[in-house]
Amino acid sequence: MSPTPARTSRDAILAAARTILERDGLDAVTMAAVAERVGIRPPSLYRHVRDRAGLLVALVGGAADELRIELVAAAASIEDLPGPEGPARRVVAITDAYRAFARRSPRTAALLFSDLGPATAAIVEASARAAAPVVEAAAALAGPERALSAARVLTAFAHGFTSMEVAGAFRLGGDPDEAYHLGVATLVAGLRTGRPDPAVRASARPGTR
Amino acid sequence: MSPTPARTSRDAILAAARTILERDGLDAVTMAAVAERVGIRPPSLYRHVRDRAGLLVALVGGAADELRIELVAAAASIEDLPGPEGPARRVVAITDAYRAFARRSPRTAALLFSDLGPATAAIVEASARAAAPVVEAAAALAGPERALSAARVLTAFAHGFTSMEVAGAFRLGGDPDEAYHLGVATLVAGLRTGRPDPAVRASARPGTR
DNA sequence: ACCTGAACACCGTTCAAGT
DNA sequence: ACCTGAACACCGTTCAAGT
Repeated sequence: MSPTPARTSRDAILAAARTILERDGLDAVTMAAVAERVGIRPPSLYRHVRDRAGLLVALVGGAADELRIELVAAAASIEDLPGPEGPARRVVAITDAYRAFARRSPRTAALLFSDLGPATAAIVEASARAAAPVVEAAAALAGPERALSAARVLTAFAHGFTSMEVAGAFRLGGDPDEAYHLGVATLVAGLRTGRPDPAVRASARPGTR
Repeated sequence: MSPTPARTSRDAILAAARTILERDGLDAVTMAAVAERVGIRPPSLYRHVRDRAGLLVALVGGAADELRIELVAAAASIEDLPGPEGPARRVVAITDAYRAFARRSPRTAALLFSDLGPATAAIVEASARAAAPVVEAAAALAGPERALSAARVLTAFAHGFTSMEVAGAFRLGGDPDEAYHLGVATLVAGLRTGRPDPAVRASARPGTR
């Protein structure tokens, strides 16, 4: 007759799901596996999450918030400097933090920009929150006009690189670290100084002002 | 008594799967849906592919080969020029071709560097084949020593950008085309001229010579 | 108020049986 | 030689029933 207290929590469920995701992959994140890990039966999960897709979206959303905090911390760890030096270092710190996150939670990171079906919108929203510090740093680096484009370029590189890394795409030898820092340094230097080489720009396809 | 001729083919199966993938997403690529589309029953599929994972791997592998052909064609469409101008334009042509492919087959492109379980190795191999023209062009642009890193940087950017685009990550307004070409132009200009800014490089974490 | 067993539809896969 | 129906294990999900 007495109302029974909850035997688990939404947070515990999300944590369990994330552990399974990182350890065994997305297919292993079944309702049965998650339920067992938190000590309840599968049907009870539906009291805490709408369905499996909702669970995954919440998982990725939580990870995005966690990432945002780490990116903000990385940006804050760089002292302000006069001239363009500060923003450049800040961007490097942010991209390094992104990569650190992706290496710690590779499968979660791979889901940050993935098509998870109809519920994808919520993930995109969470990712946008996480991208805020990137846009801020990009604005300081490349100027307010190019801030959005610069942030997209930096995010695309960091995300693309780490997701390739996670998929095991770098097996031809060489040093992935070197490639990552080459990319970041090239982008930071180019986005800072302003216009890229006009000859190259001219060969981009027309109609893209 | 007479041996019955095959009612379908592996190619037809892969094409059917790809159509469903692009139209309705990965979850919709069920054995039942593919079988129905080629006019057989689900169990018969197992005569042509090992299992669902094998089907997906073959699908992505075929797409990677198709992509490779388009990248080679894009590279060949740029005439040789003396000096660094030729390689730069070639790299732009290749990255444009990659983006065109990703826009035509967004969900397939998203799978090119994805973790599809134990069979992922085959996908990575196919992607490596597709990356060959990129490495070649990167070598001409950045020199043989930095060819591999430069190719990784360019591929990471192109893949990361298009996968974000596919996921609908660019909703803050602005022009994605502009951002894409800004990224490509920045990378091409920076990778061509050689060393990125030393001050920025110095802030990369140590031990990555 | 929260959890569960039972049940349903669906999916991937196997295999003996059909032609 | 290729295809199929029947069957199995598993999965996501619902819901009436339990405490």
